[in-house]
Amino acid sequence: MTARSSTDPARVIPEATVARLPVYLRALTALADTGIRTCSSEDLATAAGVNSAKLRKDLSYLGSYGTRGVGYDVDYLRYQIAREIGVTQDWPVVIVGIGNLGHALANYSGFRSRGFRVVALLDADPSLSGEIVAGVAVRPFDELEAIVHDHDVAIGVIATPASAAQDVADRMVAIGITSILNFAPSVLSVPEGVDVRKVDLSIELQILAYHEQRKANGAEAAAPVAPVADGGAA
Amino acid sequence: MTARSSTDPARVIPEATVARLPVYLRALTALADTGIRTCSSEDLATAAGVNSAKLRKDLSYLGSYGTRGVGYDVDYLRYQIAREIGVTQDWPVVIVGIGNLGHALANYSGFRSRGFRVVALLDADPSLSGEIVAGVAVRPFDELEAIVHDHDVAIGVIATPASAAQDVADRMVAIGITSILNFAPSVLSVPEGVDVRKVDLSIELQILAYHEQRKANGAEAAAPVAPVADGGAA
DNA sequence: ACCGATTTGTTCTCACGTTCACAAACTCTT
DNA sequence: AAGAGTTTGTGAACGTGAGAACAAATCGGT
Repeated sequence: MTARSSTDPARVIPEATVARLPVYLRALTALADTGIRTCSSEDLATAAGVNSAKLRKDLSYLGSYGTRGVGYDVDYLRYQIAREIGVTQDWPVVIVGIGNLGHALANYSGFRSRGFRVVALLDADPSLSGEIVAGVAVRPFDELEAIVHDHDVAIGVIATPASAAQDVADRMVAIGITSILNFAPSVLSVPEGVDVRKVDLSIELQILAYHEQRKANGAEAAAPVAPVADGGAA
Repeated sequence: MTARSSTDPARVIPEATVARLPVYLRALTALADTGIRTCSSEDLATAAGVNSAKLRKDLSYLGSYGTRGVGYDVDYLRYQIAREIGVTQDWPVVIVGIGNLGHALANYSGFRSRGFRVVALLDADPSLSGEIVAGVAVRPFDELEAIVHDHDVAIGVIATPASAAQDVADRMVAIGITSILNFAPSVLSVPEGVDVRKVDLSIELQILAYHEQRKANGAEAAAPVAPVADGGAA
């Protein structure tokens, strides 16, 4: 018997699949909200914007939660995915850097509704201390250790300027935070065992610009006129 | 002679490479700012947080811009990457949805400094019209078409609630926008030829939560006490 | 002009992720 | 109870990406 139970920690879920589970979870919630109790892999795949074979394979890593000939029970599958991701429990989170982006993050309702609780907002600028953002008071960065210790925080969000990001990360790691979501446009170096995910607004736009430029160039090249001069002449 | 010149539109750059080019660009800019004129692939790879072999392979897709035995000229390589991505030109951008996140995006200096110019802020809520955010007036959503036409906008940013996102996207596509950066937590369906990139804050946190949970479970399983009760009993 | 040191560009191999295709398993009708 | 129709779960083929390793090219010293 080599079947892996869903509580077997040795069972490995591919990273690409993990990244899609939250999408499935959201799609299932949307289906449940419209009163749908059962759905096929095709239905769910459409709602999640993926191929149904990929969806089935992804779900198969979690276990066998569907019924052949029928499909998936929406609520049951939703619970299983939520449990797998870990959003059935509450995750305390600290946000460091309360500028424009920090404000937006603190106010973002999508966190709270998915099991993430913002327990503190921190900023190095003392003039911000005491300000209330989304019902939480901004506190000095120095209080990070006490807060992380008190609330058993494992996840930190960095929304500072790039220049401060590494220092903040170092401090977080030293205090015991093991997962960091980094919005600052800088490469963080952290020790083994600490997970970092990066969200970089301008990189996303640059990727779009690249493809946009290619579309334009392609159209240009396809047009019968104006062969593009090579840079060599300039 | 099958060599592909850098202006050959048929030359294909892998998507994974495209996504890293902006990181290299940023790292090069940082190096240039510290007065460094030349760097090896090892130096740049370290600054960008990647493996040097991967970096060299990525750069090789653009052309042969290094010198063996020496390395890369920082300014020259920076220009070549910027040109490849398309950030040597100016990209007009519209932002739709001026809530907390829209404000943060409008104020984000990283856009402007990388060739993206916010030409308009739009919101369906008429009570926001006329408000000035980051030096740009908020205008009614209806003016999208005129603005896109006037400024030749190809890239749109959606920062609305999920419920409005698909409608906004449809409208953008109808008007001629071909690249969309979507911050709303919803799956957009768009026709062939339109690029969509998604930034989803809560998905990133959920991915971290998954790994965090696994770390905790692993530690628990390793500990000699407390076998985890299966959900079946609950 | 040659030799050793250095570093790029590229080839080869392996791992990962996606998609197809189908057998297994379930429901419903007769 | 059996067969037709569905739909899942998975094995196999394919494509893409990562990393190691090395040949080609350049520089500096003698």
